[in-house]
Amino acid sequence: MPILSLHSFSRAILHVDGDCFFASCEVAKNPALKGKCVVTGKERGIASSMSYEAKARGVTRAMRLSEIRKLIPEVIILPSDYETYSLYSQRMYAIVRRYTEAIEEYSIDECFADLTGMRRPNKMSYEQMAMKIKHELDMELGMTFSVGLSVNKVLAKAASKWRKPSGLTIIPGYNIHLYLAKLPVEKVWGIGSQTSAYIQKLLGEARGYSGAVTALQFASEQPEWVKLHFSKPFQEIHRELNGGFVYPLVIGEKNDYASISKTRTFTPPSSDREYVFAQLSKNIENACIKLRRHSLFTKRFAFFLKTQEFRYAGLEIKLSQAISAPQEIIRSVREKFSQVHRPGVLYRATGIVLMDLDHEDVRTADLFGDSNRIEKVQAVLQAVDSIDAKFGKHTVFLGSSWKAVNSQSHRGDRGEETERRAQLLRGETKRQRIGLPFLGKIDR
DNA sequence: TCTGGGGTCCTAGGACCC
DNA sequence: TCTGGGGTCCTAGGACCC
Repeated sequence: MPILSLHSFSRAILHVDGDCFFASCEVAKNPALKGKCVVTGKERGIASSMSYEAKARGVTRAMRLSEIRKLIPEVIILPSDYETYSLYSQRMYAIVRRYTEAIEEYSIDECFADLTGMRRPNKMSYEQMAMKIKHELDMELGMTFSVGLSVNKVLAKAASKWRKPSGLTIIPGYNIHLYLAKLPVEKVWGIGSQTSAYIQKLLGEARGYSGAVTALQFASEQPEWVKLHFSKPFQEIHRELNGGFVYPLVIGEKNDYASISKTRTFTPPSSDREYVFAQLSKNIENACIKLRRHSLFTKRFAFFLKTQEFRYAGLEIKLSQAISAPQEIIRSVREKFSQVHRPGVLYRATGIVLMDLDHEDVRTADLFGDSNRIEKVQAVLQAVDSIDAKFGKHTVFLGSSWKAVNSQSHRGDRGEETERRAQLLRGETKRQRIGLPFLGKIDR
């Protein structure tokens, strides 16, 4: 099936992608870092983002920091600073919004914009808009962006990825096939390793293709054939590769969640029941902080333990009433914990997933005169949140998390004293921690 | 890449009901 | 109650993305 479109832009969809965004934000914030090997992710012990200088010297995503230090002794490793990144993110959205209100805030470093119909109001062509947006982003934010313009999201995404960093790629409808012919199918947004292996196998058998299958070869198959072999998401991708418009932009701020989860790996792995439970308890607390920040309540949640062999064991718990207090979750998890935890097994991580999230106003009224106590708990939690806001995250924590929180101060590859000195040099102060062991007493 | 953390959507299959 | 057919809801797990 030939890909042919008479129009250059049946729709004009723009995709904007910040180049190594976190590292670039750090450089924009502190220009003295310009031209240096900058890596973020210090608090995780692995690289989250790295400047192109660091990339050129062999740093890759998720590389261990100890390894990076060996590779580049003068490397600058910084902790992630999400407040700053989201500030730059907001400025990125604002610049694109000068040209259209139809913006999808896809992630902290990416957005889509629908420019369709904006040539007249903006008094310029789509190509000019893309150029001007890129220029303003680069100039005003002090970092570079890669920009793609095409007829839908899948192709706009392919376009922005085409040339990096600081690329501007425009794929009008009549040129789609030229790009897809040079694009390996696994590079298409939404086609991962499993599906590309499957496509490889199918097309190898049906068409006798050898070597890497291109996006064009997949796109050229008949829709009926695709329908026969693939699930809905891939039928949709197939249509977009052929220039169709399937995925509308999700306009506006992303605010609601279907689920909230917190997982943390701890080293070394442990079989100590109380310690593992404390890790889980800490995750539950953190998940609930996020829950409350968004004024949400949960009616269903699942906890799990991950063994040293990367096996998962977990349990789901359903509630009759939506809650947001960690103690209540911790209490019901404690009841079921021994059904999941096996003595002698080494665990490396714990996690909690909160589901069926509701907003406060949707919550059903409390009919059983429990409201007094619930209000008191709410008041305590509000106080906890404001203490955290003042003194830093997790200043206050539940007694059940003590073993986990306590172990944090022994972490790190440097001695405690050198770490403290380094913190003072960076102008940081050690957080004060206040345990509240009695917050967990709830009987219902 | 011996493997960090936070999300979303889709599908198949079972339970349950009429 | 042998049987049939259809609809809905829920759950587990897979796949993918940043």
